[in-house]
Amino acid sequence: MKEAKTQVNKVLNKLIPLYAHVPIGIKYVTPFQLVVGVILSAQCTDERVNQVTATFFDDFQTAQDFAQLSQAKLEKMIKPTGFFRNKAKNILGAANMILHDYQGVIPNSMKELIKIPGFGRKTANVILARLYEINEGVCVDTHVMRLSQRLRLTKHKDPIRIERDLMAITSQKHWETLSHCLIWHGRKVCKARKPNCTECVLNKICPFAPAPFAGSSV
DNA sequence: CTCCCGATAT
DNA sequence: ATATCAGGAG
Repeated sequence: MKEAKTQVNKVLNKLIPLYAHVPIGIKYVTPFQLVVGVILSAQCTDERVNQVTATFFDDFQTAQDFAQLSQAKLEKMIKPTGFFRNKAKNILGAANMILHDYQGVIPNSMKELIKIPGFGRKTANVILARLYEINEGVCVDTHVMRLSQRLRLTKHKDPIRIERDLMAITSQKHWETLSHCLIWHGRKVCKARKPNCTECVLNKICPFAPAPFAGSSV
């Protein structure tokens, strides 16, 4: 716990200068387009999500716009992002629920957001932080999970416990920054398959870094 | 735990 | 061939 706090402070000091001013990867204009982008981003790169959404975001902007689509047509539109049946069903379900239960306004609490089909804590955290500047938790995606384990910010493997650990060792104002930085660093440097420890600014404090670096020799 | 799933890197 | 990508539901 104490060690993890010290560690996460070092991590933030190193990563904030690199990534704090980098915008989020998912491109969107309207609030519901962010909802669509986040749903599509499950197990799919932001790059591909943007490539796909660019083909129809001009024509579809609000929950009302998307609610008018048929399941089949929406599936075709989003197919390259994978899981296209589930994602299409979730987008239509979300559009209809927001339209009918929330008067077209996306809810601003975790409690309400996770009632929406396809919304777990990670998705809800992104929506809350981006649309309302509310931080009820830390976004834990595949990158945050991997880097948290490599840097020993947690000893757990499941997203819920990892989120709880990250919330415990950082102040709330840093929650969004932490996940944002870990995600970008995970993409660019601390990659799942071939981590570039040689050029990593964390290699001296990272237990996962191989022999030449300080991390592994502790 | 398994399943959903296409596209890319290794 | 296999692992991976801003996950969530059953």
